[in-house]
Parts: sequence; C-alpha cells; structure tokens
Amino acid sequence: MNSQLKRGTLELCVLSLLCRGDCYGYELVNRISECMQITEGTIYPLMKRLKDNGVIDSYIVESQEGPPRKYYKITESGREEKEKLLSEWFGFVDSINALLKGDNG
Amino acid sequence: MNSQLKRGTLELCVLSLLCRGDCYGYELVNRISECMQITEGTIYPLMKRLKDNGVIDSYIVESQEGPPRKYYKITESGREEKEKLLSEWFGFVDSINALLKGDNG
DNA sequence: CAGGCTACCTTGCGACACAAAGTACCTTGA
DNA sequence: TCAAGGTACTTTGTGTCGCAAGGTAGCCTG
Repeated sequence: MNSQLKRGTLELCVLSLLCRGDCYGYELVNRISECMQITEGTIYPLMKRLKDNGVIDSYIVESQEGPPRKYYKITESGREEKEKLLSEWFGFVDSINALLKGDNG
Repeated sequence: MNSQLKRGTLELCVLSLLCRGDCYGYELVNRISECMQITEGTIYPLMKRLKDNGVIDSYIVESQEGPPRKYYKITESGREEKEKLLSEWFGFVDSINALLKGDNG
C-alpha cells in the first residue's frame, strides 16, 4: 500500500477511534492495521506528537497479560481537532475526485 | 490546507490530467491549484521523478508568450501506473471512511 | 530600459511513515 | 530453571516529498 497516502489521515483515524473510547498504543496498532498496514514505529511517535499538542492525554493501567498499558484519552481540544480534520478530509476527497472526474482512462 | 494529505495523490492528479492531453509544468500548476494549493517547487521535482521512472516523456515547444515550454506526455507505463494509483486511491478512501464510520462525534 | 508576466530549475528545510533494535513483563512447557 | 513466544512501550536512523525561497531567462508594454 502507498505509504504516502496515509500521511495526514492517520491522526484522524486515531482521534476518531479515541472518540469512541480510550485505547492503548498496541491496541490502536492492531485496530488500525485491520484497514491499513501500520506498525508500532509509526503509532508511538504519533501519539507523542498528539500528546505534546494537547489533543490527547494518557494514563497507565497494570495488566495481567504483560507489561503495563499506556491508555490514551482524547481531550476536548482533541475533539475539536478531530472535527476539523474530518471536514478537511471530506473536502479533500471531494476536490480530488472532482479533478479526477474528467478522466476517461 | 493540510499538506500531508496531498502526499501520494499529486502523482495521480498529474497522471490523470496528462491522460487527457499533454501539458507543460506551469500549466499543470495552474490547473491543479484550482482545486488544491500547489506551487512550482512541488511540481518540477515531481515531474523529474516521474520522468526518471519512465511514466512520462517530455518535449520542448517554442512559445511566443515567453520562454520555451516543456510539455509532458504520459507513456503506456504511465497509463498503467495511473490505473494502479486510481484503484489504490478509491480503496484507500473506502477503508478510511469505513474506519471513520463508527464515529458518533 | 524598468516592470510585470510567463516559464523553468535548484537548494534547503521540515514533517513524518517505518524498519530495526532495544527493554521489559507475562505465561507455557521441556 | 530457563528458553520461547506473546504483549507492550520506546528510540534511532533513513528516505520521501511538499514547499518556501531564490535564481535564470524569455516576452511584451509604457
């Protein structure tokens, strides 16, 4: 899969998932990789950026199945950011599709 | 506009336009910038990459309105590449929208 | 000949996906 | 008891590529 396409949408995917409930990083990797190829080396740096920007918070929860999990929770500013990205995404798709439309192969 | 979103789609836009007829670089900038912000610093390096990859060819045409124009023409392998990118694009949009779908705000 | 449009090209920077490697916890089974 | 394998987080380095900025050069008008 074209890795360049993912740029700019991964953040939206993560925020969208977190809107529905807190997740830990490893879980996010598994859930997102159901629909696009993704690895931990992508998610963890992204989560750090998002936290630095204040759109998510995190907290640690002990686990019986392995090391402690770092759960991420979306903030109020994160929800606003998600709405912004969502409308940007739909607008972008529309404008690309419009440009591609005159295409007869 | 989110510059990250453009990644991976610019090539498709250019190839799609060239499928409908030869264009020169400056013209491509103008036509594409009708639907997304783009500058020459983006297009010219991209055209060079595309030519190096053999998906486009170029030829020079004199102009009465200024310096000579370098026209770009899509190759057979470029048309195949375009078809590949096109289906990748639609598949990508579908999978992102599917992931976003469970989203209740 | 200055100013402005057309047209091309290059350099340098920054953002970010991702491979790779490291740390550490748990359970299972020989 | 100790390897093996799964879970989970983190960091480092590399490569791609959009884009601002700056340069060259042709054409036309006043």
